[in-house]
Amino acid sequence: MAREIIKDRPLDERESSILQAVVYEHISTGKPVGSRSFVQKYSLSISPATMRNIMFDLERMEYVKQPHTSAGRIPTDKGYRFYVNSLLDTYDHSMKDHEIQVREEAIKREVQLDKIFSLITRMLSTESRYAAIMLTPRFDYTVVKRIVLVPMDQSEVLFILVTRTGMVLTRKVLISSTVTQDELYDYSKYLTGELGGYSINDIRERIFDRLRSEKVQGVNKEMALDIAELAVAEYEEPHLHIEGIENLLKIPEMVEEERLQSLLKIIEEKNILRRILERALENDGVWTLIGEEIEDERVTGCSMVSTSYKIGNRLVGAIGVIGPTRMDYEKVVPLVDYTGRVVTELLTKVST
Amino acid sequence: MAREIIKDRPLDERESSILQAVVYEHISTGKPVGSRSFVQKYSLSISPATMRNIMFDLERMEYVKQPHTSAGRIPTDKGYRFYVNSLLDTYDHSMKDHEIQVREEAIKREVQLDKIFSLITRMLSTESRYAAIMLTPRFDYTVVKRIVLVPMDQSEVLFILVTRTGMVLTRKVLISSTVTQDELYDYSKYLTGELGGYSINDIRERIFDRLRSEKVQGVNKEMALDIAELAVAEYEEPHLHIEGIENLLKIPEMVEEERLQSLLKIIEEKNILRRILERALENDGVWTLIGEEIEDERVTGCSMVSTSYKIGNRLVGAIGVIGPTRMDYEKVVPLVDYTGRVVTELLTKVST
DNA sequence: ATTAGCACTCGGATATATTGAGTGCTAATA
DNA sequence: TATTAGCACTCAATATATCCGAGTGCTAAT
Repeated sequence: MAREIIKDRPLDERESSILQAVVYEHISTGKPVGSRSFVQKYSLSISPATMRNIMFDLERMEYVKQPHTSAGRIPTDKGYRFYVNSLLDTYDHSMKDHEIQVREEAIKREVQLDKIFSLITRMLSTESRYAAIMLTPRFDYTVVKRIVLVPMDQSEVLFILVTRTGMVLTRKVLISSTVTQDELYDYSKYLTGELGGYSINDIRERIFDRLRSEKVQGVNKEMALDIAELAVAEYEEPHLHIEGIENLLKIPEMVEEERLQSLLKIIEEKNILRRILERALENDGVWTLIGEEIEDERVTGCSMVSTSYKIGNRLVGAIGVIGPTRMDYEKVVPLVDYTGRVVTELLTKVST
Repeated sequence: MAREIIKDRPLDERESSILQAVVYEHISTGKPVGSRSFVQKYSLSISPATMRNIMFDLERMEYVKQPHTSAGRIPTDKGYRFYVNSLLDTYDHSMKDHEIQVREEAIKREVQLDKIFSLITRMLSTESRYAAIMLTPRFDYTVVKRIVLVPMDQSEVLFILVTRTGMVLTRKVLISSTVTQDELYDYSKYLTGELGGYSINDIRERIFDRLRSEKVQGVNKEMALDIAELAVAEYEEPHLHIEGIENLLKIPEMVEEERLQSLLKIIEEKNILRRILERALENDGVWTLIGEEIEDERVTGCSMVSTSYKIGNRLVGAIGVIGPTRMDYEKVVPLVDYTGRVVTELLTKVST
């Protein structure tokens, strides 16, 4: 006996605030919200019967539903969506550093990008109490500040790239003929001079050709260019970090049989998350996906809050939180927003 | 009505092989082993009754127990211990590379130690189908091959240390007065000349004092030494990697309420594992801890198989697998052993 | 020493009551 | 017309009873 669905109409003031309260209540308790206990708990001035009438209307508009006939209401995806949207409407985008204490010292001291990303992802998971995910950037648009070549042994050279933001990328390059330390030092100067200030993408696509056709005195620029070209050839693939799965294990509803399968799928097939996060890359600002809005049949009962981050003003990566549909959006949305800004800042600000 | 416990005595041939078979059977199926179905399944030449008599004896010696009165037997920790010991007795310590296919190419190409450790831990978890843990070494006994200083900006220098095994450690050092690139290059040569061939520990404890008292012409060795001393001051703390928790979620008995708590504790309080792995550092070779042998009341129903690894012939770190007491020791023990050897080799072998 | 036979045990599955927080509907009320 | 009190009804969750079968220990025969 399916309930009759009525056409959508704008919610009036009272309906709207009750819907928000119901969603909030369900997020807090995890249990269906019933009319009597609800009006009692919040000492509302309406009777349970009125409450039921409103609930009934909300149900016909598919904002809430009953898990079974004689139970209270739980929000549908549409209900959560309404709730989140009203959050976003009123949400103050200015950072609230004092509230969200991110320990940034550790990050500031670190120079290895991978470690920084691990650290940030871990922080985000700790802070949110859900699982955090991060899609690391491809470094095509990072601007080079300095390049250094260091001998490893006869056939290997260590290629070190310092970015303008003070990050370091290292890579081992095989060489065919031996070179001395001093020669490498000269190469380093040459490469820094010619490539400094350009992005890796520029270098890969345009600079090499030009340089090869130029004449330079005194330096075996061929070899230097060979090494550099090899090193930047196919830079670090974007990589997906996941942290804080253990947090999800603490949420009762995630541990229930079917959900656990969903969870396992998420963890094991990182590509699912990767694909979703890549879509986050298309938009600036916080992006929420609630329940079925994650259009992947393998993932059920989950929501995602994510945002993209930039190098300069180019979107290069995304970071977010994944958790149960019943997620504390009120906390998570600003947190993700803030974290994205921090990452952008880290990757963008030029070290003096 | 507790069963009477009889004094320990050596098991005879038949008892021994039956006990091993029972443990093996339980590891495979996860269910209590009953007399009738057992003799049937393996077409044994003894009757269920005889089987029962033997089981009865084994139970009185506490090798097996009944989860409840009218059930088959499951191994006790002591039973598992017996099983694992006989495995270890007969186990051939020569590596079986062809069986255990570890994809080492990725590792060979990597130069960043942290990434290598992540990779190895991930491999071990994938291969074992349980969770893998690794305690990274403190690099006190790593031998330095080369030191390079690279300018970052006015107040920062990048300190790069290449080890004799071809690994790279990087660290940012704050400096008070500016230096030119060429000066840093001279420092690099000086430091490489003086510190190359020594271990970080040697450098920290002995070399600096000597060098400071020496006279050197032409180089502002004070500043070079200051930078180096800061950089090696307190090198990377040992860090605990965990990978493959998702594998444990696939094991039914680990997901049951109480065990899940245990699992959460393990993941969250990394110090538990750290402490245990540090004990593994005391011994050479594979070390197994079965059930209660892990003397931590927060961890129940788990076993650990671990081994230490070396730099040269000094034990510096440990790596292992954690899983349910009912673990496939036959597979895991050689795998962990092998992995430990690979790591030792990686950290020890001198790059040409 | 081994085995067949037998009475007994008890966890797990299945069926059956009990409870209580929830509902929708109707009629009375402000 | 919107709200509320009252009431019969629903159904998940819990508790209780019953049955089944794979397991046991023990005893007597081989």
